[in-house]
Amino acid sequence: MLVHNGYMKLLPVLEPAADEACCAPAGMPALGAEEAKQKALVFKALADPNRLRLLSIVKAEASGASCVCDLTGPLDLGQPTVSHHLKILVAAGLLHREKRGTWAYYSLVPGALEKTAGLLATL
Amino acid sequence: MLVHNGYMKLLPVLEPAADEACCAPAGMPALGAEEAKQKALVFKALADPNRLRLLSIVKAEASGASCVCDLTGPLDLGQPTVSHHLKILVAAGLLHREKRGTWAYYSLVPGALEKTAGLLATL
DNA sequence: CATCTATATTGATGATCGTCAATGTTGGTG
DNA sequence: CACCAACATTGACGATCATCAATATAGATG
Repeated sequence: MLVHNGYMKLLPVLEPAADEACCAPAGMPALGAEEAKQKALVFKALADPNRLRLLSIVKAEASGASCVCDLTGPLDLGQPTVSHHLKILVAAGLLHREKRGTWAYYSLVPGALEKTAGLLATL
Repeated sequence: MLVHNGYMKLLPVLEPAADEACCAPAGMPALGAEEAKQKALVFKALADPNRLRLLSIVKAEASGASCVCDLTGPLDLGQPTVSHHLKILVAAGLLHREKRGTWAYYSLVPGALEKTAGLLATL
């Protein structure tokens, strides 16, 4: 195995010779495959404009909870589509669902956004 | 009994019928469509396990920069696929690309991860 | 009971995505 | 010049996704 890190960061194109310079040993990937898959799930839930807007509306709601009909109007989407997005956000652990009578109320899971932000720090 | 919106923020106004129930706001979307689309682009770049691992490896590199061949090994992916992922991360403003000789070095854009974490706080 | 209302589920469809094999491009070297 | 190595781009293919129309469920009401 040949190593090249930790040394060449300052010198530009010197590297006079001989051995190939690049490509470290390919040791551990620093972030496990399974761990990465898990974290990607949360970001996947955030990777849609309409879901971000849903989160935003729920977060802005003073009462802390919004029913589906509160969310169907502002977005230009049908009700089944909104329900679908909400399900994804709940599965990602970002929203909490509570059924009260005929209505379903969605609220932010406390600390979920902060925890998600933390995922970036501990990459 | 439907207790619904609590006491509905003391909405004044005309409201023709006795129809109470849900769905009050329907006004501002709290997060603009265009803004949401922009933010979603960044999260979309993070919504793949292999891209997260790429970021992790680049971040862990002591020199601060990794060439493509450093990244092709640890992940179980072909070189064109890695190049493709790197391009997406660069387009999202997360990675910076610098060509030195034959090699291409990728490094974290300073503050990019923190800024992304901030997107969640200002939803 | 029958009915209305709020929400969830299903099925289908067009779009986007992740991946690879093949090829193109660029820079270094003999 | 010819050749090779590192990386990028293209094109194709299967998988996943976002969306809607239609339908189903479940609670409230008459």
